[in-house]
Amino acid sequence: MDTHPASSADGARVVRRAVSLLREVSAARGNGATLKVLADSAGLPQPTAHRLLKVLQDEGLLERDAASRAYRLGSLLYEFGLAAVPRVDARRLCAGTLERITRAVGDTTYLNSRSGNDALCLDRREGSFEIHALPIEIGNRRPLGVGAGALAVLASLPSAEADAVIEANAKRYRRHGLTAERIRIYVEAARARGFAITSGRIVARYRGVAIAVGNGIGGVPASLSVVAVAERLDPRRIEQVARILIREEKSLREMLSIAPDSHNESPVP
Amino acid sequence: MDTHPASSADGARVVRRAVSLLREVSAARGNGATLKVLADSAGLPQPTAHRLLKVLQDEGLLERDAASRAYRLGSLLYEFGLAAVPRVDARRLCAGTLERITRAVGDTTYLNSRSGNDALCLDRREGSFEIHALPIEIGNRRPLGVGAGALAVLASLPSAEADAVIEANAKRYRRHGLTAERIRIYVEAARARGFAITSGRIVARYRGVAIAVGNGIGGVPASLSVVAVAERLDPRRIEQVARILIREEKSLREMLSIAPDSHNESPVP
DNA sequence: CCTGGAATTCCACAATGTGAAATTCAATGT
DNA sequence: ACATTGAATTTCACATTGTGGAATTCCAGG
Repeated sequence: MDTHPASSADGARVVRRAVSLLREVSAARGNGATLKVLADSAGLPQPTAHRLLKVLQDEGLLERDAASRAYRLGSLLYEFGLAAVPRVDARRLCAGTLERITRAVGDTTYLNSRSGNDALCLDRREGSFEIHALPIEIGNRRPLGVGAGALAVLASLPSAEADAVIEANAKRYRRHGLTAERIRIYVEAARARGFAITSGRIVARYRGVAIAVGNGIGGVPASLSVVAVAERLDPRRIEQVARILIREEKSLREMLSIAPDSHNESPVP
Repeated sequence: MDTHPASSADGARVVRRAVSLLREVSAARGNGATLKVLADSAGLPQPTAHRLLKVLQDEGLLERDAASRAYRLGSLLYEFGLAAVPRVDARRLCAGTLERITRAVGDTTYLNSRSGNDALCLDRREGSFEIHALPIEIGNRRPLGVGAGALAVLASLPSAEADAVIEANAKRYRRHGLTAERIRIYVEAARARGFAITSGRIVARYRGVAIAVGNGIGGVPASLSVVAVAERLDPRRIEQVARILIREEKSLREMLSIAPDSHNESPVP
């Protein structure tokens, strides 16, 4: 009946489903995600999810906590990650920038990038001030738009694309007490302001300031952000932090436009 | 016909196949592997492999070099890798050891671990002497037994298990100009000697010395190895290097037995 | 222009994966 | 101790999904 299934949907449903489970597991914070949660966040019937998760576990892509029954990413994925050196290494390119921002503001700093409809935490520097209950770990994902860093990335996308992302993430926003509508408003605000801030209601008690990186790092949209307990980020301080971010983003952007991609094979004899 | 195919082979063939393709891609050196190669090293008919690879690429687990048509690990795997922090981080635990060995010998040093039937290069320190045509990169895999580091790991396994691995890898050894029989001899030699050395014929021009780490790191068999151009490793020098490795392995082993696993969640309020 | 090896597409067929329903298990409240 | 509830797991009859041999296209080298 419906002629247009989706995109290149040839013989591969299971694989797609399996990968989407991996994504869900990877999106789960802290101690992993339970079958139930994974099943319906991936939109799969429970038994199906169960079967697939079992295989993934058996293959080493996932591990399972004996006590909580929760799934987490497995060691094989870690190993693949070692081998999958990105053509342009955002982490390394931004290391200095992150360092400098952290020293300047004293709070925790993040490097985020876009991955599909998610924002991904690529790197982080802990500020001296931070209460050590850091909300976001390296490798964590959340829907684009949720949190300052993720919001800056979303706002940096071309309108049409941003809309598509928001559309696709609509359901997921609920879980964070948000709606697509609200996100659209935030995006507008961030665009108008030139940088993104969060109310401190998304991740309770915390507030963030973030700026998008030029037009991305190696073509991938990205952002730099600073997060602190809400009290530490009153309007005055937000301005200060924003100024620092703007400055650092500018010099990073210049650096990126000069830096040749981080070739591994240098043609030098 | 045969009633029970293999192990827990419930509804999952495709996923298993897909994963084994990922493994093959990850095993491929340098600039990736071509469809043909992947298809038959994974034991799949070409069209099937093609179809699966296409999906994996589409999902971001693989990338494809436009020119050479070769597949390589994709950015999503890198991202998963960031999130998949291992419960006990061998790389970090051995950083000091590796550093010290490299300073002491001046040649390139490797940390290897077992991953299934493969040896995996977990980390590496470049020695001052090294001609910069390093054969093995972080994340690379080769069959257990091929190369000094991989041989030490293999030799450290219980006999029965080592035999099983050798058996399973038999076909793959061919590609390195080796045979299961020869590997068995090497393993015996390594066990007798207490450390592993390679003839310099496996990776031409290079020779290696390696020692297994106690009974592994966090339960995973591992080894420390030193690789240099063959001329630099005459018998006398091999002895010197071995002595250093033995010493460092011992202190590493002691350190590991004290060090609590790197818990992330401390139960402190 | 041909030729051989690789990549890609086709498509008839059935094995593989599916998911509703039933069952077991574990935690929690009474 | 005994229900009660919600999650995890197993089962199984069914058809959708994935299969792979064969045919086709695409290139690179001669």
